[in-house]
Amino acid sequence: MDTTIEAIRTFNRFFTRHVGAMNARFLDTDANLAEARLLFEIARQEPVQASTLQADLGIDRGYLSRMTARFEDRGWVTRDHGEADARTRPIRLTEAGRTVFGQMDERQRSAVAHDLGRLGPVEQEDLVQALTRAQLLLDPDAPMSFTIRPPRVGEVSQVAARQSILYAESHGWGRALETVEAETTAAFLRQFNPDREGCWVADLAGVMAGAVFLTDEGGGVARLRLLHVEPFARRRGIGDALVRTCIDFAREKGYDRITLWTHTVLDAARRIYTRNGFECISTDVHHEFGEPVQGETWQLILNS
Amino acid sequence: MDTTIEAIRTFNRFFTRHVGAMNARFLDTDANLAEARLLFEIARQEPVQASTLQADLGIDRGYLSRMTARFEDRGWVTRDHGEADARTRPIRLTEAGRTVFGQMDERQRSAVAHDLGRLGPVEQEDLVQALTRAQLLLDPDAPMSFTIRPPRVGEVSQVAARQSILYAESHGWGRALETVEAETTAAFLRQFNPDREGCWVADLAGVMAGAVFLTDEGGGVARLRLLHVEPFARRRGIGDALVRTCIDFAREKGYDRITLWTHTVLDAARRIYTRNGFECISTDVHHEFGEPVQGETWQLILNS
DNA sequence: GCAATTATGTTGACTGAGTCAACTATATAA
DNA sequence: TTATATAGTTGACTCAGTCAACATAATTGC
Repeated sequence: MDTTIEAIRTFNRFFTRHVGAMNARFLDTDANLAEARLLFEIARQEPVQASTLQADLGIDRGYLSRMTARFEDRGWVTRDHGEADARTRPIRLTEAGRTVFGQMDERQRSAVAHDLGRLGPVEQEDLVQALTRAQLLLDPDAPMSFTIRPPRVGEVSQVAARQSILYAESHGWGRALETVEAETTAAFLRQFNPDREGCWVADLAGVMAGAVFLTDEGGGVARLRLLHVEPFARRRGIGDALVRTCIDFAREKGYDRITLWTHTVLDAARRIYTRNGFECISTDVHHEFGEPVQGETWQLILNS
Repeated sequence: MDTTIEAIRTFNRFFTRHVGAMNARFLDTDANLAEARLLFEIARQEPVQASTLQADLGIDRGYLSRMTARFEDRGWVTRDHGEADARTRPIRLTEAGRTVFGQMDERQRSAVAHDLGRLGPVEQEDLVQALTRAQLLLDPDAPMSFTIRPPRVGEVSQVAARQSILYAESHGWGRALETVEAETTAAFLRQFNPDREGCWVADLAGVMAGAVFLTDEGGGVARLRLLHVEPFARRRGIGDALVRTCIDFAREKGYDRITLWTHTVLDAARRIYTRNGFECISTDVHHEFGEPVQGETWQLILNS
């Protein structure tokens, strides 16, 4: 805990300086930081009223009013009077304002690009991943949308790694589970039949937020395996989307049914299966992972 | 590239607000943000001269002088006169200053702790990983030290994932390499003999910065495998430290020699092997990864 | 060895960022 | 219809932060 706090404080200090240096580079005499942020926010939300900006940027009402007035003087924005509510003064960019914003935006982009120039492609990707994950962890409700896509190179093994970590923590399964995960994903990679099988990754703003595998068990049976959703991506319907992708694929390929095996303790997963039409057909006890654990077999009949 | 820049700008905006909110929470009437940062920096570096602080914090000389004078008035610091250089005025904390700093530090810690409270253990760990990686990527010379340790749960598979990504990018080896990596690590986990084999991870401020495996080939021969160093951790001697760990282990266990197989294109790795006494004893061409690649077998005789 | 230059820190004078409270005007609730 | 809340504006103020001039000490070049 202490080292965790220390690491975060170190980063906070570092990043404060880093952002400060970058801002100094892109700002010029046209506008200061507060004005740049304001102009950016107006451009993003226009038409927008002052109270919204005030809340979003966390600045004083009076200060905001004056800045906006200054923008109006410079011919960057207009303030008319609200129709529904005559107290409000919806702010809009003028053409001149749009131009100024465009220039600022471009300078800021190139300041960031300059920073990135030093990094190779993998490192750039790593950086985006790291920052996006951090943001999702710090602000779970960040408005980011996800897509379902095939795995990129390395992501199948990453699933093994992440599942091991997540379940080692929550349920105390250690090396034994890690070994099984590694073998399962390795076998999938080796034996993968693209016509009948699939792996799908939920991509949340570029980072792997969850994944699922569907393998061919023969006899018209598909098996859904290794479903997981990252903690930082919960409550976004990613589990459901992954399971639905499997079901659609299995249906399209003409499977008769999908089976899956899960642990009884994994409540969230079980709810997803129930929501998507699966039914628990048997329970059994495994001893692979040290302590005995109760497992369940579920299935979904695909009467297409 | 464009989405990369956009992702980073989004994070910058987010984090600026986040830090702002947190600072507002821990600051009180005793001191403002600049003063808190200054006091922190003095506490960290004392005795320290003004010019150092000025460079580190990036603030104006005059402003700094005045703040320091204010600190002296409040009895937080003393300024004597430098011995070697009489122009300088080394700044030191007084007991009172140390107390004030301690309180501020504690409030800041608890502000961070409050933020972390929402997160589970895995998420906290993920957050530290993400932030530390980001920092290392943005500031490759960040003064952080590494240690060599056994892998944590999930890290063996993570090695497979990272190697696949790194080499897919740099040398165009895709799924084929990924499959081999996954199988190799899975087999290691299954057959691991702790008395004769090992996996070591380089831990740079808590994140995996590289790894290496040593397996028993029988007949007094150990094989060094899967050496890699993360791009964000280069130029810190991590590769050498990992290889040396292998050699020490092999020597201790009474192996006669260590062999390894590597690609001819992997220059950095080859230099590490050379530096640590390995010699290339044969070359051969493999066809596993699509295009033919030239490989080399190296060995180190352990005459203990 | 001395003048010119450079570095460290202080001080005066100033700007403008940001705050606070009072105020107008409109909308909503009782 | 009156009381209360909300949107935005304005006056008055503070103090964070900047800039240039200055005193003093060290370093460099001849």
